[in-house]
Amino acid sequence: MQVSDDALSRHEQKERTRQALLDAALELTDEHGFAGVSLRQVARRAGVVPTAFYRHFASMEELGLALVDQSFGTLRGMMQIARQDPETYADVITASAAIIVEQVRTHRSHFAFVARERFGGVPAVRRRIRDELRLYVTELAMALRTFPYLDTWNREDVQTASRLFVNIMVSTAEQVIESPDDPEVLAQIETEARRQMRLIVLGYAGWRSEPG
Amino acid sequence: MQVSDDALSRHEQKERTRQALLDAALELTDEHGFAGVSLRQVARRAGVVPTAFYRHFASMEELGLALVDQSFGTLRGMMQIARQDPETYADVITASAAIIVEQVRTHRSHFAFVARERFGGVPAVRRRIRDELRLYVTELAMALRTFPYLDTWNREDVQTASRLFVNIMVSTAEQVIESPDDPEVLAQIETEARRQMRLIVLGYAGWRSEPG
DNA sequence: TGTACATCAGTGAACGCGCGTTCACTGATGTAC
DNA sequence: TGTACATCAGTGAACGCGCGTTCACTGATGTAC
Repeated sequence: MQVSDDALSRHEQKERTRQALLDAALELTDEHGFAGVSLRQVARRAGVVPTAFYRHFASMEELGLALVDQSFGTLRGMMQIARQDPETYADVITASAAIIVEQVRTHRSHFAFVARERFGGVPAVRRRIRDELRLYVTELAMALRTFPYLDTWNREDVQTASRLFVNIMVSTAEQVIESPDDPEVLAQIETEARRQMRLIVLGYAGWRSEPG
Repeated sequence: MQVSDDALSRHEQKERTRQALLDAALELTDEHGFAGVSLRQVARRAGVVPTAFYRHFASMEELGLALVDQSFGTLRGMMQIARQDPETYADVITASAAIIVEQVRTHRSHFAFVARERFGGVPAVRRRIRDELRLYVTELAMALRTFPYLDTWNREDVQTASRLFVNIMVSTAEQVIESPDDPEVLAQIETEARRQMRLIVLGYAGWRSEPG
């Protein structure tokens, strides 16, 4: 450690470097995919010598798993925001679509990381993402069951609906990630997301009125 | 060239080696992601010296684009099979779900390549896949418009439906790819795909009966 | 508060390795006569 | 059909480079007294 701006404790400074490594890896993953990022590249961008990396992670794989955890923190934050927004209970579709597009826009790198590395080249990272996504679907299903209309559905139907919503969420995220940060394009993606969700809700209405 | 089993022309032998390189790259991509595969690994698995690679492709990127083209050949083959199967016109959902699961099972590596590299680390490959997928959605939309009931819908609605079907196709493919080749698991994935498609069709029915 | 020692985040040199790419080559296949 | 030459798919040595990992180190921060 050569410089400390102020009175940062050793612990604080270490945490700061750790986060710099994570941020550097996230940026580089955006450019080359996680499998294409080297330990030395990460260290270089974080402004640290390669060997310093080992003070924080045993390997790039371990850093990758930490990135998965951070990313799902953001995804859970999104669900939290939706649950706390009164709009959600008034018009769940419109509110959800807006929140998804806005959250993906502001946390683009985390969503991009999950979307990409879900099928990426590092097996351990891929596996962790799949496990977390499965958990996320179940958490969303539990949240959906608290809604006035949905609480009458059986467990399996809510789980299927939840899976479809997460699919739409992922594919919406993918579209936002691919697109330029242009209000008009984002508005169009949001409209499409609303359209898809409305279709599913209407589909369920039909499903429930006809047996099976 | 040191050995030729029989009377293969120089041209035939060259084509054979080219295909061996493509097959080797496809296998290795399954293991490490395309960005994580080296030219030397591909040559080694194809049973050829690294420098021979350049007789067939200028770079790994060029080979990657060739793999995209081969994979979309398989995807178009699937659409062709669906259109020629009378079952499709009797019960489009059941037939489609069965064809998708069967095709993904038998051409797993091509579907896996598209699913993975759609967000992979090689920009040129990623871009080509996205362009091809967009084209594929439009081709499917045109096919859908030939169906008795769907031919009354407007262009935009058919395009949205097509996008949703391709989403289901991709996510079904992803599930098959992730799963062991077990009849029971495949049957369950097929059921889920049918369920999702039925939901969309029912959703559209509701959509059309209510205005907007 | 001041001193003496322990801790430990970050350094820098060194290593062996697989990489992409170059180059001159070999020898079987193809072609012209 | 037979011969002489051209083509060109595949070879093998060599290169410089960035990689992950090891090791002994430095010197600021933290702690015990």
